[in-house]
Amino acid sequence: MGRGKIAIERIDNTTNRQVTFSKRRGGLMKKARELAILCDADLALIVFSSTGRLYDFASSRSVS
Amino acid sequence: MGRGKIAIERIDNTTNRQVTFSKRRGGLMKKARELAILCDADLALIVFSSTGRLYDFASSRSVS
DNA sequence: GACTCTATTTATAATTC
DNA sequence: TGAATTATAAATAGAGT
Repeated sequence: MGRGKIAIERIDNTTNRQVTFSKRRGGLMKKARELAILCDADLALIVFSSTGRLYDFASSRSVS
Repeated sequence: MGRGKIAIERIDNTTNRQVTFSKRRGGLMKKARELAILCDADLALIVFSSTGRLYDFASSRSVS
C-alpha cells in the first residue's frame, strides 16, 4: 500500500519498524473512530508499543 | 474510498449502516492484526455492534 | 524520531448479480 | 438479504528533510 509491497511479518529493521508503528497506529485509531461514528458502534482499542508505551481509543459510549 | 465520498457521521439508512459495519469491522480487524505482526506490538480491539453483538481481536501476547 | 511527499497498494462505496 | 465486482477514495512504503 505504498511505493512497494510488504509481507505481513515482523519488520526486523528497528527504525523502519518504529516508523511503521507510528503511521499504522494513527491509521488504525482513525478507522476505529470512523467505525464508531458511521455505524453507531461501541468500541475500544488498546495498543502497546514494543517499548511498553500505551495508546488507546474508546468510543464515547464505552465505559472508561 | 469507494465509488463516492462519504462524510464521517452516523449512517441513517439501517441497511447501509449494517453493510458498512460488517465491511469496516473486517478491515479494522485485519489492520489490527497486521500492526501486531509487523511491529511486534501488543494490542486488543473490542467492538460491539449497535445490536449488542461482540467482536474482538487480541494479539497473542495480550492477556486474555 | 517526527515531519513531508507521492507513487502505489489497499480499503471500500456504490453497484450488480 | 448476501456475495462478488469495480471505480474510486484513502492509507501507506519508501525516500527525502
